[in-house]
Amino acid sequence: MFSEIEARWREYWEKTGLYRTPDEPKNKFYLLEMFAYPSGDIHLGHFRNYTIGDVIWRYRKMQGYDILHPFGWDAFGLPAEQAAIKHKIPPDKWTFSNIERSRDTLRRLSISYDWDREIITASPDYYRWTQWVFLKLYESGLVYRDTSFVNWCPSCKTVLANEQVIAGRCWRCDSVVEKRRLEQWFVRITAYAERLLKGLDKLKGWPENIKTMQRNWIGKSEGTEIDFKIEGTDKSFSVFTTRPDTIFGTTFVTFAPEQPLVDELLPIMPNREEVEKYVQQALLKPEIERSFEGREKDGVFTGLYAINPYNGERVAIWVGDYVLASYGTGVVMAVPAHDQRDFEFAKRYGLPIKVVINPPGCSLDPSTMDAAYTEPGIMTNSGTFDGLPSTEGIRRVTEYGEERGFARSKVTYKLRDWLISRQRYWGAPIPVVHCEKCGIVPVPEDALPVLLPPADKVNFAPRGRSPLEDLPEFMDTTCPVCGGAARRDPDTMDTFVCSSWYHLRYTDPKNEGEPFSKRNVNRWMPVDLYIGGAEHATGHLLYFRFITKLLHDLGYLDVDEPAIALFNHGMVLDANGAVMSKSKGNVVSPVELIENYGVDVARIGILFIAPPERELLWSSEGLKGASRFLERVHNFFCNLSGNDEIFDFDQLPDVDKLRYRKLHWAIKRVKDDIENIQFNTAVAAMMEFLNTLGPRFPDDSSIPNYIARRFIKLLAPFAPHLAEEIWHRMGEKDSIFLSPFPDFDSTALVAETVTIAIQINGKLRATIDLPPDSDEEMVVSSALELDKIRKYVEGKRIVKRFYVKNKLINIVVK
RNA sequence: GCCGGCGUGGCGAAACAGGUAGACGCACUGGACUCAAAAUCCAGCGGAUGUUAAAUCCGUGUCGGUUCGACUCCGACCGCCGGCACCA
Repeated sequence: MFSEIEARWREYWEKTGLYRTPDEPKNKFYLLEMFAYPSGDIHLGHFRNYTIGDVIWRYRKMQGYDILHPFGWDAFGLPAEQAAIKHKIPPDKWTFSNIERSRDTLRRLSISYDWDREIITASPDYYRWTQWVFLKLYESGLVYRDTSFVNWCPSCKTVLANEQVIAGRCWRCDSVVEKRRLEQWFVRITAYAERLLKGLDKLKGWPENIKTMQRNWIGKSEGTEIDFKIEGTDKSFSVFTTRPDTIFGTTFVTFAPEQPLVDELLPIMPNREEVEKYVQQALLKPEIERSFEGREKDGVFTGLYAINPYNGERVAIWVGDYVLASYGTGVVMAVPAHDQRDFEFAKRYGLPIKVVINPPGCSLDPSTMDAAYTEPGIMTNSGTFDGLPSTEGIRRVTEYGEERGFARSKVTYKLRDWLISRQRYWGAPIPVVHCEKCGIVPVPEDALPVLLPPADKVNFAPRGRSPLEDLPEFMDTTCPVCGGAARRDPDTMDTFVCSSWYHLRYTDPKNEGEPFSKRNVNRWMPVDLYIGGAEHATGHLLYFRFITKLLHDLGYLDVDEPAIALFNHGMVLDANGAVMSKSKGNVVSPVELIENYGVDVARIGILFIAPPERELLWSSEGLKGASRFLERVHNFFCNLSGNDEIFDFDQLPDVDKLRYRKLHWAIKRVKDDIENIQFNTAVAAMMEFLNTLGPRFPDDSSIPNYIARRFIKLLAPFAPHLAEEIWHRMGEKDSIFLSPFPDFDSTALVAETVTIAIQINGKLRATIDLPPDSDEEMVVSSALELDKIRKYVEGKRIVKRFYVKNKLINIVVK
């Protein structure tokens, strides 16, 4: 029944350019939903996400905002290559046909995107500027090549960033991630660690849990770095510790197997062979196995000793794979008495345990300890520091070492640099060339884009190196500096680079001379509301903030945080709470919903079933309610016509006074709920209002048009097609979204009577209707007139009374 | 283990600056309309006791506490979900 209505208005809105972004915004609002990876078609999770955004757009539009509401496609990525391998479809064909299909679906859903601003990260006019972002990073000294142990997915046959390793497994295919020593491109996001951390405090509109996740991910830790000399050599190393107060308890030090010094020291190690064997073995173990907590810690003694600079003691140097190479210095001072990991290690290998912190009022005996004592206490066995509280010792020990030049305060972060190269075809090529004479040379800006070669010559079968490497027509080039023969970089960029700046491109999507003009970017940025899933908390949302800060620092835009407010919608699961996936066969397509029920019903259904931030167990049962509601709305209002009645409230008949009040009460609730993104209760408020009108629109009303026009506007953000239809049947010529959202009459919210609860000793015994703001005496005396109240009070003494105006009275009797 | 979040009818959920628990909807039950069904409309719908009534008692994961009054605040615990996970 609604399909004809929906088609009419969908076309009308597109034809009249309702969604077009104003060129000169006066009252700007940048509304952004995370763009989509085009894998097949839009699914129910997308539908929920984009419907939430669409409600906001329609509401803000009716409030007169000038809105930028763009959409695009995160179009590079591995699945396109997998499709190429599996189905012999080229990645570009696969991707672009998915985009066609998904865009078509979004249009059928009438989501209010300005399609003139669509961007596709896999198109050369976009990735040209992704390469430009790379060059800016390069020029800023934030890109470097490094040979180190990196995350390697054996199934995708490519390296991964830390953020793409979920509990030791690949984010895409769930394979256990391995370590490989490779030369790769890194972006120094760690240079922005402090600012990324501090910036979170400004983001008042971000959910606390996302900010906490980012804080933990950045993992700032303040401590001390202490230098140790290696006995019998001129070499030294540093350790990082947050507990310098325990330095006198150091009985050995442990190196991570990957620590570069281990290799260097091998030739002089008395236990060289054992160490070599151990290191080799450790490197073979996947991270997930090594990092399993509770696993017995193992290691090997090198035969070398280091000198504790604080007391000159010799401490054994061990290598152990419980030490992380990539955190701190890759070496720890082991204080078994006061660190649980060191304690376990010492117990296993019979290493000495020396107590240097005693709990207040008692002293520990190493021989009877069955766990490390990690709490603060009083320093002991620590030379001149004895008797000092350990919390103060932290500062004093550091100062002592600083004065003597072998220690310093140090801040360490868990955040690692961002590994951005990928050994894949379907991504933005890294714009550098390797020249034998000149080394690494960035491609000049005016030579961008470095285009991907056509897919027809490419062998996509993963072989652990980029497919581009085997294409001489791509690889062979000339050096931009010396003009001699050179080779291109065969790797492509992590797709998170593409999505780290797309919000900026939307402000100026067709600019051919620059990624975006200053004028346009500053006109729209920052994003006023960013909507998406929480799964991007420590990936995309971190890169997105980082690149915005970088481009701000380089003067390309004014703001240094991309989005002032963030909303995370919940996931859509099936009725049993399982994730919808093709392999489980439980996927519900929005297309099937709109074909069976219509867009408006599907929207109301998905918005009403659960609050937007919560996860949603999908069941089409709930759609019946939505469908009945909209049909009632249609039947109520489809035959009304005409303009607002002019009336004097006091002259209205009582029934209409009541309807007037209820209407304004509904307006207030819907308005408040939209602003708080609580669409489920907004829909409930509209249903409730409709219920108060009765089974059909009351024919005794003297203000039918007044009611109808306002109610329809309340409904418009939620069921736009139906609202537009009724609006036009009421004789309007322009879109309902060009008309203002109704304001509520606050005087109408004051009811003629209020229901007051009467409690005796805190238990509800009766209710009574009284005029609003009645005083306490009046309420009590009216209450005592009631038989059911009198029976509780008779023969007793009223000890106390608590009166909450217009709500309740509690009479305490004894 | 640490950090978040959440536990409310048969189901999805409302209400929390402490103040009538269960709005709104689904399902269900009864009734009206109908030859009948569907649709629609009306009524009921947390549990227990109860002469189907009146009424009373119990109820927001569990156990305690604060309070005239607790789903809401505090303490301990149990369960589920998400994030981090040997970070020195």
